[in-house]
Amino acid sequence: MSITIKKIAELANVSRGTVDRVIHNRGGVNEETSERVKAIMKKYNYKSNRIAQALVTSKKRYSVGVIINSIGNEFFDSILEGLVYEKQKYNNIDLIIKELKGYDENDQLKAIEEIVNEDIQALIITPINTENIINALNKLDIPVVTMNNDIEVDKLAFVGCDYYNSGQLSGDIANIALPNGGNVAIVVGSFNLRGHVERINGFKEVFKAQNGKIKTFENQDDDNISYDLVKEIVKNKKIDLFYFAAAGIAGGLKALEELKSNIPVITVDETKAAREGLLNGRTLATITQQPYKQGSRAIQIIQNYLVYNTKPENKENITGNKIQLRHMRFVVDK
Amino acid sequence: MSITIKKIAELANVSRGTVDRVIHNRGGVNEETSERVKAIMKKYNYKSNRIAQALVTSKKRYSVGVIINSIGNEFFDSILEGLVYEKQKYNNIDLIIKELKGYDENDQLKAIEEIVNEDIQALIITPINTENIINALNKLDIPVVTMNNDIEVDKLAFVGCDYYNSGQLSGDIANIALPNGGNVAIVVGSFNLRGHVERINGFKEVFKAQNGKIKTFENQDDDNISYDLVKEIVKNKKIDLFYFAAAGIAGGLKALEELKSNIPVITVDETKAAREGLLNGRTLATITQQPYKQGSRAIQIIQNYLVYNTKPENKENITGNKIQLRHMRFVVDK
DNA sequence: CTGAAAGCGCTTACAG
DNA sequence: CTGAAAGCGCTTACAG
Repeated sequence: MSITIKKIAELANVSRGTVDRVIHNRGGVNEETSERVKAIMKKYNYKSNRIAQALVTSKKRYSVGVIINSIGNEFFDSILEGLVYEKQKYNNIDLIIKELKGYDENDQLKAIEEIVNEDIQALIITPINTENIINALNKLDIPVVTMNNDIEVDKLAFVGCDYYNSGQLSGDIANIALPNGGNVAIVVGSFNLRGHVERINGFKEVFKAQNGKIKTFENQDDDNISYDLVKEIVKNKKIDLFYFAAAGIAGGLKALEELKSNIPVITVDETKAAREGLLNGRTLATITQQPYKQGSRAIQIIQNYLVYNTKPENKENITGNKIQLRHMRFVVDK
Repeated sequence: MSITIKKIAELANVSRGTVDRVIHNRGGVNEETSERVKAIMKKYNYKSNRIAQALVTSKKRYSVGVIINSIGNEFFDSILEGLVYEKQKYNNIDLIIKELKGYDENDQLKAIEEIVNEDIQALIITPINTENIINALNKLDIPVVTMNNDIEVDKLAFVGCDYYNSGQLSGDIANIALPNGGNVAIVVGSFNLRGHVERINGFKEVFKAQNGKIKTFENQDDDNISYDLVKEIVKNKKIDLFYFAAAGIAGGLKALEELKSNIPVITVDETKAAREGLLNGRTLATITQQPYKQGSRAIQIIQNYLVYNTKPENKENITGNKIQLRHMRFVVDK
């Protein structure tokens, strides 16, 4: 039970309104008065009562913009679910969601411009890492949360996974499957995407290939390319394990299926293709990043900021990597 | 925004006090009046405002008893942490904790008797599965939450893990490590403990031994017995993998260490021994059950019941099994 | 069996 | 720059 505003007001010989003004830096308070109030708050270690605060502020409404590159990318479904579920818990947040397809800089710039005109009080975005995007975001005067992908920008917080560790964990699984080493083919979307490269590096740090080799390939996150690529690889090289470290898993698995290959596979995330691979026994494990939690955490952070004016403890909010095996119950981590 | 008590009172032509009496079945309300109020509540789908409720009730204090067989069993540390952390979040709950050593029925009966005299409003217990305990618990007139171990008793809820699934997941790992099958030794504490047997059964369902065999042993959850047992097993049998499905992991690993054996191991939980095994590379994986969450969830359930008179959605509250690998960041799931 | 009033700890206009 | 009052949606005595 911390001291209350009422008590502080008495001690400082001012009204509760004035204390409130000081606490929230609403301005228009005489410097001396302000100092006096602050001193008392400090002395008695004032902590606002969130419940009382919530009771009166819960009728305020906030608009939060969301820009997310989710069209045609099943992975983002869970993130969106997390966003929507969490916002309805507070019932004072309206979401204005702009879904984009692919990673076109101009599309995203346009989306930012448009969404800002909708009178939003905060922005959640899966940003593309370019100068123009960084500049556009830095110009905003509302809090920004980067989600799933981080860039160097002024922000309230980042919510996403540790890609390097995801790669390490795949390396652990590979070590279990191939205790004597072997040849591994890693397939990612693009060597230009930070997350993809980090997964490769994490894997390489951990997996002991011994006399084998680790080879890396790009499939542009595209199932058709992935399909052709895998057929090509299997035809030309002796591969002991595939690590699909990004999208295009359905295509890759289909190729192996058709080749009647029994090369084991490690995948990422929990898309339909990744689940099927696990359940039919071809995939050893899939490393997931709790996307639902990324969405819900982003909303939490913004809610805390808008309603209680509180920043998250850490700017970096990392969702844990989780190993899914064949008999894992698929339960969403809320 | 649901209808408020004030509004209901107006519509029913009664005072807010009377509405409150009806809502909480406090009694002393004329039958007709009560029906009238209930009808209106139903018609307008009244949902109490938790925030307002919390503001006024947050000064009430509750005592919650905890009986837990934690002495000398490191596994329970996390459960206790979860209990303590969660209760301090609400700051209206006092915990009265009785820690016991081992699974002696009379000790637990005595603890129940004693703790009830402390004027507690709810009880959390890791119960032993005997008739006398069941009777003693059924006689209580306060809500009971069984934690970590479930028994057939009147209760508000059970919080714990799915042991069978834990065994299945170990089977998945074993299948990755031994794709051609092999001989597996499973060591548990006792064939009389439900959880231990379920883990064995889950493993057996999933692991394809092929020409190998699965053999099971008891170590009484004791490190010394475990140590001798493992030495004995390795001396007499060709074993391709050990699955330590309960306590006594430190003893078992020490034996393998001394034998300079390189037989791989799967363990359970996140004790010091389990972590060390993972980090030094002998253990392939340890299957954990989120004990911290078991503790915190138990408190949540009781808090919701005592403060808001709300029962949990499900009586069975299962914490997910989680695979920890060598490079897993050890992060507590709160 | 029932009502009127006070209060939980805040914030929000309004008035000066 | 500051204060007095009302109100958020509940619960809690108290009085009858």
